[in-house]
Amino acid sequence: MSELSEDDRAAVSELRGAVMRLSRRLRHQRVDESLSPTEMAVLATLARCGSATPGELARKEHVQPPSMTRIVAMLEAKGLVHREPHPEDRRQVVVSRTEQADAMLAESRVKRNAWLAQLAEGLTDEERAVLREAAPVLEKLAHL
Amino acid sequence: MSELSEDDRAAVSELRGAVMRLSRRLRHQRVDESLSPTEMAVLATLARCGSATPGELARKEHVQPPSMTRIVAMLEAKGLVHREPHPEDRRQVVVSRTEQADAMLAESRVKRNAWLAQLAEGLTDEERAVLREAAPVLEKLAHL
DNA sequence: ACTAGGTAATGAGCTAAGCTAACGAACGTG
DNA sequence: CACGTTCGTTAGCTTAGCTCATTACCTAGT
Repeated sequence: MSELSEDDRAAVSELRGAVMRLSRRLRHQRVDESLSPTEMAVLATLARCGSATPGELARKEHVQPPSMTRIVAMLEAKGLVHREPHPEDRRQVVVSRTEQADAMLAESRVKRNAWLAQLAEGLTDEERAVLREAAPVLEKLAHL
Repeated sequence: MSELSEDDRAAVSELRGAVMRLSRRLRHQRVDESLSPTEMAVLATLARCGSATPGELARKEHVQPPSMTRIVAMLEAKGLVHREPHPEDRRQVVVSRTEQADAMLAESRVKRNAWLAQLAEGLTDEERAVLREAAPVLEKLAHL
């Protein structure tokens, strides 16, 4: 809420570059071969929220509604998600995950941990502590 | 170095989601309309290093060489970069930025600061401090 | 009750930005 | 001096988002 320091500007500039590069690597080194990072993110959101409409998901993932329609269609085709009409508003659709999705999320968590263990070997304990603190802040930033 | 704690796993999982969403927003809310984030990043790298070959740039940006060829071609077409034969190895090409690129970088820094000021209003001083610390770590992570 | 306007999801078509495979020119080494 | 290697590039493909247009449905005003 106060003025940005010169350090802040430099840091966020660095942040910008790092986030772009890191996202490219994450996109490439995906944990589960058959699922795009965004599809994965949608499943994670559904794991947090239980169920949601495509519009809500689009807003949460910062994607346009038509894109979310495609993503949900993909997930449904893969049997990971399940669409049913909204009880009160028949325009809307309620998306929720299947048991297969839960199994997939659990399995993928195992794989991801293996990959993370390997990646985190290059960081010191202090650096990991920094990231642990930074994660929620980045989350907040992404939703601002 | 040491074993990953449960907190670490949760944090990096959160990190993954945040980085993906944030990168999407960065890609969209670009500071300079006519330049993609990656082109911007290449110019920034050239600002740090002075000049480099396409191969070096590709490695630094974690992009395949053909992609870098396209990016450099774009930048050259826009008059922001300038290719000349390597003095000793005639296979290689040396890429360096033009005065126009320097002007553009300066101008874009102003715009970016305005955008950042607005974005950072939603964060507390503590959160900004966390990000300031986290930026170099993410940079390191991106290059691991 | 009916119509006007707004909102949700979707369909169609486009674009951006990466990738791989294949190639030609230039280098260095047995 | 010929052979494999490295560098940049070309060609063509894929993915994952976007916009614009459409359809179905809800809601408020008359």
